[in-house]
Amino acid sequence: MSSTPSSSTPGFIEELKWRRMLQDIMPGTEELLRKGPVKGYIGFDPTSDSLGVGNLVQVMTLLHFQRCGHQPVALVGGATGMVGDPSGKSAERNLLDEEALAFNLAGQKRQLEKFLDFSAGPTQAMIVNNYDWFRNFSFLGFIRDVGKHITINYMMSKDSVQRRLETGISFTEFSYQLVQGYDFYYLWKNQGLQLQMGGSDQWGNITTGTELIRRMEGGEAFALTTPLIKKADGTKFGKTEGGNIWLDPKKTSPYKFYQFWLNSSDEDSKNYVRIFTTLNREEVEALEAEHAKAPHLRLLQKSIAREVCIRVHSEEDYRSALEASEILFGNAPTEALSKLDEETLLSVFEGVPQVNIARSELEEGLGIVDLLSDKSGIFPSRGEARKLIQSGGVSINKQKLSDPNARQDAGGLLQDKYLLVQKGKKNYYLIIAG
RNA sequence: GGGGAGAUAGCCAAGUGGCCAACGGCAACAGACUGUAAAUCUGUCCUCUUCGGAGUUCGAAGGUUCGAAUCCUUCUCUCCCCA
Repeated sequence: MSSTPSSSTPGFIEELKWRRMLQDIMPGTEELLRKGPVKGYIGFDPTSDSLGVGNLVQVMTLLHFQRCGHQPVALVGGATGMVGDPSGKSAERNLLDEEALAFNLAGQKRQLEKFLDFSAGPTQAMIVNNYDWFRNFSFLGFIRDVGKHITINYMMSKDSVQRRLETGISFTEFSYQLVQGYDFYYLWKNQGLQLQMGGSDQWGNITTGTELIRRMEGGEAFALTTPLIKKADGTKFGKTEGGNIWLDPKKTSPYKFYQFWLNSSDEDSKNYVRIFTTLNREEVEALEAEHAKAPHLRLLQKSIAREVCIRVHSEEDYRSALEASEILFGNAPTEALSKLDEETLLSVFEGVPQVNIARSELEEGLGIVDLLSDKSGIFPSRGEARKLIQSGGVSINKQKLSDPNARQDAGGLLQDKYLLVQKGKKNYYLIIAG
C-alpha cells in the first residue's frame, strides 16, 4: 500500500485527535513532531504467528504516522517475547520456546511489510528485532549497565506490577519493563528514534524507557499512546464466537474477515472508520452523514470492510468476499444458487467450511438429522441438530427446514454435487457429495 | 501459630435430607422484529436421545440413610480477622 506523505497533510497529533486515537501524550511531543520528520516506533508482541485485528490499531497508528511525513519503525519482540509482558495480564505467562518465537516473528514481519511503505525515502519504514541487541547482552552486563539506573521503587510503582503484587509476579516478568525500556534507549542512542507509541496499556513500559534515557544519558525522548478500543456494548474488540479475527487468511478467511467488519454496529463503525481507514476527515464526516440518512445501507460498515479487506488481503479477495456475502445474505432465492456455475460457486464459498460425504449415501435419501450430524459433523450431536431445526435455525440451499424427520436426496444437489447448509444466521457450510 | 468464613454448571449466585439436573442474573446460541445494526420479546443453555426418556454432576475421597448438593469423617484449596 503506498502512502503519499506531503507537507499539506495535517500534523500527526491533530490527525490522531480527530481519529480519536490519542490517549496519553508526553509534554513536548507535539512540538517535536512539528519540527520535522521524526522516527517513531511501536513494539509487537510475538505471542502468535499472525497479527490479529487488535494489533491492527497499532499498525494503523504507524501508517498514519508515515502518512503524516514521519518515519515508522515496527519492532518485533524477539527478546521481549522471551520474557512476557505482565501488562494487562492477571497471571504469569507461559514462555514460548525459541523456535516458536522465531516462527511467530517471521509471520508478523511478513504481515507488517504489507502495510507500511518500505521504499527508500525520508519516511521509509523499518522493521527491527530487539533480539539483535539483546542476543549478546549478558545478564551481568544488563543489571550492571542498565538495572543500576532504575530503582526497584520506580518499577514497583507501575500499574502492571501493582496489580500483580497480591497474586505474585516472577522476577522475569517484573524485569520486563526494563527490557522494553532498554529497547527504547538502544533505538534512541543508536538509530535516532525519539518517539515510542503503543496501546494505553503500554504507557508504564514506555515511560520506563524515557526515564532510562534520561538517567543514563540525560537525553530526552517522547511518547504517546492510543486508547484501548472497546465495543459500544463494552465487550472486547476483535473477537467473535469463532475466536480471534486474524490477519492471516489461513487462520481467518478473507470472507470471514470481511464479515467481521461488515457486522460491526453503527456505534462502533463510527470509531472504526476513523481508526482503520485512511479516509480523511471530510470523507469520514460525509460518509457518516450519508449513513445517518440511510442506515440500512450500512455504508460505514461497507466502506470499512472494503478498505481494510483490500489492505490486509487484496482487491481480489475483497471482491470474492463481497460476492459471497451478497449471495449468502442478499435476497437471492434458491434459484439464484442453482444458477451459479461450479467455478463461481466454489470460489464464492472458498471461505466457508467444507465437508465431504459419499454421494452414494445421498442417492437413496438420507435423514436430515443424520446428514447434518453423523455424516457431515456440522452438528456435534443428533439432538442438537434436531433442536436447531425445530427452532427454525437451519436451512439447506437457502430453504428453511422445519421437519427434523425430513429426508434429503441427491435431487437437491447444486451442480449435482453441492449442498449449502446454513446453521443459524451467519454460519454456512458446504457439503460436497463426491 | 490462633480464630472464623467459604468451595454449586462458562461466570455470579440460591439451595441446608426426598417436590433438585439444581431458583435467579450475566454471558452464549437460536427464533421473531430489523438493516447481516442496536434495543426489545420468545426459546435453548451438563451429556446423549428414537423427545418418551437415559446417563453423569454440586472442591476430593470415604461413610450414615430406602434416599444426600444438603448429615458425619478425612483431605485439598481460597478468603477474612488476630498474632
